[in-house]
Amino acid sequence: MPELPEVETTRAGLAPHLEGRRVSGVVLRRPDLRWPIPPEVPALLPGQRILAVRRRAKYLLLDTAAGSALLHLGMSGSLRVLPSSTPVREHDHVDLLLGSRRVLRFNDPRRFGCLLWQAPGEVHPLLRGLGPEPLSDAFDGDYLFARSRGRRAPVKTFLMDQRIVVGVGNIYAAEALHRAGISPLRPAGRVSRERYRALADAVRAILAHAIARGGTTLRDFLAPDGAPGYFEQELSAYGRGGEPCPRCGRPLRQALVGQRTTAWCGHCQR
DNA sequence: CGTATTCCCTGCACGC
DNA sequence: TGCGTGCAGGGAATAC
Repeated sequence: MPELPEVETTRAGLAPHLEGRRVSGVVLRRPDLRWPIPPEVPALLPGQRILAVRRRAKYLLLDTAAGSALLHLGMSGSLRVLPSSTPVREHDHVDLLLGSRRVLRFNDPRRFGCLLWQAPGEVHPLLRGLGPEPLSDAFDGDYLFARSRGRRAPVKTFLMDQRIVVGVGNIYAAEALHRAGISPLRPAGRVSRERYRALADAVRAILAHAIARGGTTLRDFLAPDGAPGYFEQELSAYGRGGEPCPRCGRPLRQALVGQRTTAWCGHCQR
């Protein structure tokens, strides 16, 4: 499932194939993704040169002079640059044709993803109000401390709120809290500045590490499939309820926090 | 405004 | 073997 590191990996993998290339056509096989694909995509994109491939939060932007294609992979989406002759498979919803030899193909079984349009000089409503990038200078413990004052929601819910910081989903929230020794249940407003510094450092370290590992799958980006393998092996808390805590050996607890399954160590995380 | 809940969708792991 | 059930996930929409 694409988390921020996978989206960043996708961006880095696509950029050399797309930047400078002209979109020669658009094929819509299933326009009803999470939202309908707006008419601007087939109307304005053909003939445009892709100037840059950018990422904001978990969104990808393909910039052209006429506007930007805005893509989200949802939780099951994938983007691949393939030879034009590649047979269409189930859930291949959209193709951006890149001349006669290559195609950018969007596959998304669950259709939680989207393909939208952002006019030049505008910021799409979905991108307004987003918090800072977790790997930028704007994100640190002092920032989290300031934003959390007076909040009673669990710190895990707070950390997963994209208005606070983008790109931290259920997996990385659980991992970062375990690493920082903070209980996911603790009200966000009752975490000290010092501990928020540890949490911000943990978020940053885990995401940077995952991106570095995702980078290893860049090479076979054109291959039929390259599922990133860093996931299961290196996780300390996520999905490990009942298993021993990697730090103290006591069994990890598991419960719903903000409607999300959450595992944590009742001893190491306070 | 902050918080809690529901829903979207499909594939897969279950248990019977 | 085949069926039904429940869960997973990001995040918008809705309801307080």
